[in-house]
Amino acid sequence: MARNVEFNETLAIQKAMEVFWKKGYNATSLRDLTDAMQINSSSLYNTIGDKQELFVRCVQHYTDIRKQDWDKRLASKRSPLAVLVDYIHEAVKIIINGEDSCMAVKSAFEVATNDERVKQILVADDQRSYQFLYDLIKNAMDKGEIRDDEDPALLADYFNSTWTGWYESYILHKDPVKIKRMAQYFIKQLTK
Amino acid sequence: MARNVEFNETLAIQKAMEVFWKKGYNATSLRDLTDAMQINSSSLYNTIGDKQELFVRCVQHYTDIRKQDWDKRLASKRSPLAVLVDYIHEAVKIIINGEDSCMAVKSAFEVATNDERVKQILVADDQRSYQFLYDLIKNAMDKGEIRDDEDPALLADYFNSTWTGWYESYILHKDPVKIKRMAQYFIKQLTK
DNA sequence: TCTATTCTGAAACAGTTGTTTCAGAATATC
DNA sequence: GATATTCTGAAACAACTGTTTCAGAATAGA
Repeated sequence: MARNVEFNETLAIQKAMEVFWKKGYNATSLRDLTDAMQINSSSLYNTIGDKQELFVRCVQHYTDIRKQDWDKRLASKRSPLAVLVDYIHEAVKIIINGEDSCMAVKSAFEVATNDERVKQILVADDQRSYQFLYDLIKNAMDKGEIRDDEDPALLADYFNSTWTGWYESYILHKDPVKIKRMAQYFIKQLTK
Repeated sequence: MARNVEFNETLAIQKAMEVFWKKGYNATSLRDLTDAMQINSSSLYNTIGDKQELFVRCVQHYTDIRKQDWDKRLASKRSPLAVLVDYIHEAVKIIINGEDSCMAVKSAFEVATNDERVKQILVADDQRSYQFLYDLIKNAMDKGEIRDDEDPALLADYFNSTWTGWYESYILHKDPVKIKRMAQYFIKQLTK
């Protein structure tokens, strides 16, 4: 009966996400967004909604990508400890080489306190991150790869919150060695 | 020869700091600030400067207060380990009972990447925090209060970045038990 | 091809932003 | 008390904010 939407919504969300990621929610203007997305604001409001709604979609998109990564790693046939150590090393790489910090962390501090929907998305993301760590730690314990004299739930919780501080440290000091040494200590705690 | 400034600058900075702390830099408007400070914007621009300058002064003020606390604790005559454990417990209390997260952490993620002066203030603050932890850990090791098979500099670095994640966790889950359990594990790592 | 429906672009919206202006009130020094 | 200087309050500033409007372009189904 009528015309179809002209732009690729997924691609537009991706572009918007990159801007929000870099600048944060409040420092990003609607013009910044429509420029990056290459669409008119009328199209944006017609299809996705207002700035808040767009941000929610972007955070959701960001956490969806993370989930895919965790699922892929959990499906690996390598030993739990190997997967865990590999994951830590890749996390360090991302912190050191990434242009911007983790969008989930930034959004937790800037937006989650004011926007319940964003908060819920981040809570779900954090729980998946926890579960990923818990599964690996628990399996590694059961296989005797790491010591099992500590509650795996506690370790997963503790480690899960550890990354955040590494991001802050790297923003302030831009010192890759610092991050690498902390990661090494992290691994050592598990294995020894 | 002429009139003096009418308002109490320290008090005004304190009030501005509270607003920035709660809302963040970008979400705070000049009106929000002048309302809280109870001064006219002309007075603000005459004495302190623009929004950025005011924010710099507020972050400086925030970190000054922290420095005072560390100095006081370091001057204590109690054992290093007792001071450290006490500090951790108070940090947990602040996370759990505080209305807002740490302003230094929030500002690191929101502002430090764009404002070199803010970044430098936070770097200095972080180094003092590190030094505080290092001194206590080193002294505790020398006194045989804690094991000394680990590099105190590494431990100080690691623990220094740990708090940040606790703030994020509390924003998302509002779970005091989670934070307390992590703090307990933290202390256990040192002492056992 | 016609047409009913939907999408798009450009412009406009009112409200807010950070900042400046300036007349007049206030006062430290003489 | 006079006066030269400085501070304050209210208003105004242009630029920008997020959002809406609407005429016309586009097209899926008849």
